[in-house]
Amino acid sequence: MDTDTSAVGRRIRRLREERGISLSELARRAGVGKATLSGLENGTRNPTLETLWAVTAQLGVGLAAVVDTGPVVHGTAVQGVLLQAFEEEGATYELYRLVFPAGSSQTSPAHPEGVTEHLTVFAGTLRAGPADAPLTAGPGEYVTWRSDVPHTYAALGDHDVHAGLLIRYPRRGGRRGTPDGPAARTRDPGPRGGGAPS
Amino acid sequence: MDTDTSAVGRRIRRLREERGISLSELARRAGVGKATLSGLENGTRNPTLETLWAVTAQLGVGLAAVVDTGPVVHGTAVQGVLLQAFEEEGATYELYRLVFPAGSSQTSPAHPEGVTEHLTVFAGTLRAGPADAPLTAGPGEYVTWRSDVPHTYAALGDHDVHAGLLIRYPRRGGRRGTPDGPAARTRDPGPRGGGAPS
DNA sequence: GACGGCTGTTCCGTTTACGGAACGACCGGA
DNA sequence: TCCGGTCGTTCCGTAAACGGAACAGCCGTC
Repeated sequence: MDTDTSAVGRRIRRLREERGISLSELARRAGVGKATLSGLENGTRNPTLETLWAVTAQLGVGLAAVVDTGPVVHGTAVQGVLLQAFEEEGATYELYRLVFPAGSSQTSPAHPEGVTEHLTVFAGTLRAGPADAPLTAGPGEYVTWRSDVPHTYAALGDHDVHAGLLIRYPRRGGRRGTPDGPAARTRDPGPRGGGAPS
Repeated sequence: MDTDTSAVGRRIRRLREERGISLSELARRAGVGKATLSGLENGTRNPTLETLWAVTAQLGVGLAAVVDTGPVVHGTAVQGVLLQAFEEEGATYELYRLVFPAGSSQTSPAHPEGVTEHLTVFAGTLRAGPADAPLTAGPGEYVTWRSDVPHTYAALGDHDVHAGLLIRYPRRGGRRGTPDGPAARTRDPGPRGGGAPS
């Protein structure tokens, strides 16, 4: 992935030109100096979060659209990218996209009380869930489990498994909702995901 | 959405604490000053792109994971945010987070052949799917339908509905996978979602 | 050809984000 | 109790990102 700021500048310049507005005009609308925007687009500055926010907002895109989503290696088998983290009614959610190499498997330790995982398989066949009671899911299927116990992931077929994983972290001390349910289930999952892949 | 830098700081602090590493340690690994990281996490500074990059890289997440995604208003009722778009084996996926105000409803026109939608409800109760055969989903439940026909969304309960929506656009001319199935189904969804919310 | 208006870049003084060091607080171990 | 080791915050001089203004270049118009 791209670590330098010039990639961000190029994307911003592209977005601006696609919209047919001039550098001066965008700087005026965003309330930043032309010098700032010029330097930003040319990669000769190291912009501030506020500057980036002002500019991207005027371009009608989120900040996430111009920065790189870093590939992140989780655990021993999984490759994961954290797409988004957001907060919601007393809980924090993290949304990952995961790729399990064909034939790989991995076990993750228990997570804090109340954390749940919520996994959707896009491609391949995955066996995942509590280490003592994993479930199998094929393309489009869905598995949920409470991850306050050790849990495993295993790519069953002969090709890579692609999946989306939503992890739900209840706010500390909160413990609202999520009445105790089965350790794992498919096809009628609660809204909670939990337990990080690594 | 959140325009201020303190939200970014909170997410970074959370990610750091989840990984069980101290502020000092993360600052050391990321090669930034402790003062910088402290101010960043507490929202008292306006961090630089380089600083953010150094920190998030050490946390194993992309920058996009900690910044706010741009507000994207979809349709008449829904508020949607495009979290991520990615390509995969001959199809393009778009992942949205949606909020339907309580009691709202909306109908969207048909999308191109082969487009499917894949929706997970986080909170509230939503009735969604093809206009002539919508299905109901509560928290944690899951609905999929082919969206090459007009389709509707309606927030049934008395509170807002939060949902994640994955839309799958087959590559033009591709049409691989997705043998014809029912127009809509729950709890045994195919990997395809389809049809944009707006 | 001089003009006003526009483009994007460069100069420059002010503001501020930066890292290093110092700080108080906390926690085992001797 | 007094360390040595952490923890996170605050202080402070330096480096640099900031906005405003000045700049060169390029068009149409008069």
